[in-house]
Amino acid sequence: MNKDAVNIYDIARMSGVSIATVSRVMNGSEKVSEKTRKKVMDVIGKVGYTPNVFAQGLGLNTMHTVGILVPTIADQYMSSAVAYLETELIKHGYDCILGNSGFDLEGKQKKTEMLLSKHIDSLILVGSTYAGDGSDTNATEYIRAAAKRVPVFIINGNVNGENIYASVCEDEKAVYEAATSMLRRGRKNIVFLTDSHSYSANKKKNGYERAMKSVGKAAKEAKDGIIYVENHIHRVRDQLLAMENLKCDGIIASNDMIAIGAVKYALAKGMDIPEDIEIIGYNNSTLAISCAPEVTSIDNHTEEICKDTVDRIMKILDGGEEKLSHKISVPCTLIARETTM
Amino acid sequence: MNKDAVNIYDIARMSGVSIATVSRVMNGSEKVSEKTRKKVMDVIGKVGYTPNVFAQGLGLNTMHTVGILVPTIADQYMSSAVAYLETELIKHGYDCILGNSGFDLEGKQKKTEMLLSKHIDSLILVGSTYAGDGSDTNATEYIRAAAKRVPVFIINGNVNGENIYASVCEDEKAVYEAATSMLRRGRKNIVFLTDSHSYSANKKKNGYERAMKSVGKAAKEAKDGIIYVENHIHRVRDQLLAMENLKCDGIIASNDMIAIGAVKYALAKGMDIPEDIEIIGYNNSTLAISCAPEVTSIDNHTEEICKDTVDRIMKILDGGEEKLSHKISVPCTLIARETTM
DNA sequence: TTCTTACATGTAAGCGCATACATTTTGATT
DNA sequence: AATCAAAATGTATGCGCTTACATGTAAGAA
Repeated sequence: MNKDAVNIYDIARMSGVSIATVSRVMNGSEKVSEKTRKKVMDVIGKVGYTPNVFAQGLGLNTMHTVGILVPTIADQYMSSAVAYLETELIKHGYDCILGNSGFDLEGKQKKTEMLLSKHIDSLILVGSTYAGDGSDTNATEYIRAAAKRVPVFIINGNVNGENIYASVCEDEKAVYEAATSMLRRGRKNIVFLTDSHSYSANKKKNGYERAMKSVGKAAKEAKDGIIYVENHIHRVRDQLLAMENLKCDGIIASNDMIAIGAVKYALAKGMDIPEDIEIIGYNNSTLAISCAPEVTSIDNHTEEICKDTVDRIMKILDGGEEKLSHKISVPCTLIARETTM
Repeated sequence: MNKDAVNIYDIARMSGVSIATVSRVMNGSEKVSEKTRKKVMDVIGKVGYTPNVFAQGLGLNTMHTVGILVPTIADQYMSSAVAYLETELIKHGYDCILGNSGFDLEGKQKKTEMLLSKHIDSLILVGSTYAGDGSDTNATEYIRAAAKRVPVFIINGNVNGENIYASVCEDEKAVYEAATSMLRRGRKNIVFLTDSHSYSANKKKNGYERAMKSVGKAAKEAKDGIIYVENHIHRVRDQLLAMENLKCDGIIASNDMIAIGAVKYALAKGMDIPEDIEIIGYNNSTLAISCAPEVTSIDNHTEEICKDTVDRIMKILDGGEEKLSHKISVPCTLIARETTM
């Protein structure tokens, strides 16, 4: 099927040199006279030679490729993260190969294996679902196994281990502060909505609980303020509507989708936003401004985290034996809009 | 870096057979006795052998991989399409490698080259920006060049050529019908909002113009109803607000993002939706239901198109010499919500 | 001029696999 | 037991490239 017949031997013959020389000019080796380099480049320019990556890979065992694993690319947060990562990796001459793992462990393991089998130079896991609940269960064993082969980077996740590096958002703090500011504005009944038990979701929950306790709520009461929902606008709305004794004047959601479900709930209840109820989302995605009223949201600086992650990958891949810290934190920023006072 | 030292020779030695036999059991060849197959499989199970894809690829010149090119993965439509494609390709044993081309020609060419250099078995271009305006300009020359190497499939685009296959939505018809239904409901001034000159955008414009002409509007008047905007909620809103003599009671947008911009405009103007103004979006994405009021949108059956595309790819890749039609059309469906009566 | 060096280029080995072809084994048939 | 076809297995080659090492060459030193 593939007909790029022209190989290094063709170029060598056509330019009257050996394949070693061709290889040298292709790889920018400095041990080539300017004259022959030009000669070879001319031929290449004429016939359009591209090295066969398989052959290169076979020898070098690398393809200048990094694998990116996401639970699902059909998600605002994931797809924008992938876009940032890709942009950045390209700058450094690396291509990326994408894996959609789904949320179940088997899918994650399988896709990790798939990516590794492509001889990626590094693996990036996007999203905290890859970090389990932060404890070292066997649910993250496959990550540690992968790290035996290539450096593994986790965006907003936290898995300990040799050769594993994490970039995390300061979610706990962000939610704590968001909740605290609501409390300061006199809100009495704040609930926290989430669809997940992931590492990141847990941090957010902790932030919420800490804020609640800080104003004297009992531990149980704080915990009861956490409501688990599905990650779907209408189902969030319906679930809240179905809760007859739900009485709240403040909602913090673990993502914007859920926050919008909350907005729909408030609207259906005939409440005024933000007078009767304040709502804060998370991720500061396009969804947040697509809603009316536009949703106040916590920005977790995805672009910055992605750039930073790629920088760190390059530090390792470029052979730098310089020790990298295994975990860096990036603060979040609250973007105030119409759903808060 | 990569330490998967165990290769086919190791397995052969450990199981007391030749590498040819190991290769045969790996590839499920039937010319292996049950006894030796089991013997080899046992060893493999024990030491965990995975064939080196480079070596495989070098010989076979294929890696069971298809390339997917999108202008940007950070877009609802693109990312969901990629998700569908990936899911479907996996089922057939193909992995996918993603390229983010950006919207400029150079990026498209470069990324196409990158994907081809990875020895993909087929190339999928997602989105009509790859089809230019439908005319055969040199802006699509690189696609025809790629098609000389592998079969190229375009999702919602239209480029003619050997080895190029397209799946298109019936956008013209969908917009025509949407506009016509608005007209039937007595709307007098309908405008069409778009951010693009792509093949798909042009079809939509044509549908709009045809509908306008069908109720006696002059060609010029129909054309003047087309307003070019940026693909950004707030900028759409602001641009419309800035048009002092804009007087319309119906808006059709070429995607949901723009439609929501229109909603924001109407809201800012204090209009009642849908009484004073009807708005229809396109793609039926999550954005459409995240807005309040929820936006009526045209669903272009992305999932169906993607599945269908993969089916056709497989027909070709599985060596079927069966002739495929170079273009198939899929109808769209209007999903009525709160922005239409 | 002759020897030395540094630099430029060429030669050949191997990376791990699939597979055409060669060889051996099996088992059925006589 | 002898024969032969079919089935199972092995041998050896090539896929296109990088690179250590070998060889060649030109410039400078003696």
